[in-house]
Amino acid sequence: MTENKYTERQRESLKLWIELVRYSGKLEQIIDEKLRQHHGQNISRFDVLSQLERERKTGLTIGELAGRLIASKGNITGLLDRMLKDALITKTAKKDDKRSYIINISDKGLLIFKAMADNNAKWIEQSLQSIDIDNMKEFTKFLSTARVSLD
Amino acid sequence: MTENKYTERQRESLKLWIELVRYSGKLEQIIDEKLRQHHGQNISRFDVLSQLERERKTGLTIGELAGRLIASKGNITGLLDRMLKDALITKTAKKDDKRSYIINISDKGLLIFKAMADNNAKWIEQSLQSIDIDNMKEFTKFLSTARVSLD
DNA sequence: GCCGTTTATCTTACGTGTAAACTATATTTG
DNA sequence: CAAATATAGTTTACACGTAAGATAAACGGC
Repeated sequence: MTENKYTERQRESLKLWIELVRYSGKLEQIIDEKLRQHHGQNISRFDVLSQLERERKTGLTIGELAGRLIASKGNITGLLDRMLKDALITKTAKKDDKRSYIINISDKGLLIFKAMADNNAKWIEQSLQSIDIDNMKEFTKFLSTARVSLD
Repeated sequence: MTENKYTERQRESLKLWIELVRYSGKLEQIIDEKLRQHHGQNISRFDVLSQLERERKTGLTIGELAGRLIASKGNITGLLDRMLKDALITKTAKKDDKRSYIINISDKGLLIFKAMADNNAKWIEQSLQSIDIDNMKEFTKFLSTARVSLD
């Protein structure tokens, strides 16, 4: 009764893929909903703020930011506009290159980001509470090496 | 030099989460792009077709479909409209409930779906080629149990 | 310095996601 | 049975994703 259409390796690959998509999708949904409810922000904004916080002394140009987020440039314009309207970031013309802008996290953004990050750590921990810590380490390592070989 | 702000468990949870998001995001992007290039379809449509193919004898109502895709009802209307325009599916009024519609996969949709599924199996296999098959089985099991405890 | 090319960002058009309000039909309940 | 409520699907408004083309500034070769 074994399906013969695909090889065993293909079947196992598909199974892993499906579980991976389902699990990470569900996890993302949980975190996104929590961020919305508690902070009125979503994962994209959290991602932007976390990159900006890391470089809060110098800021980042829009292009640099786009590169780190693996998002397209066209999209980021609108996202930053909305975040600017909410005063989470600042946008200043770059002196030595008139095409460019420097994006910085604002004081308000920093405050919100820190609260989000702390809560996020708790929520993630809760969501992964069923997993043994050694399994976690093993799986993390596994994923990071697997990801490198995707390129 | 160890960061004291978060517990070890929190730090490991965050690491795993980040790797999970990055890896599955990248994988999804790869598959989505391949589906677009080779079949002019994307993952959402592939997902819809795969659910409809499974029930190709009876079809599914829009609500049932929405439930399986974990997508909101509002969104599915437009998606199905576009797929209907491309003749991948059919939509017929349900006899015993005038509010409902039955969605079926069309012959054309079935053909395209099968080609997509075959290619998808190959692409996934390729993407996961660096992973040992025993590790694959182990992680599949790990993910499916972890997912259950998310609810 | 001028001209063609590259770069940084924006704009536009569109597909897809959510939430909330709306319409039409079914069902439940007094 | 009539009124209240629930359900199926659509519509609307908006956030966010991509791709392609436009614009302005910077760069590089001559």
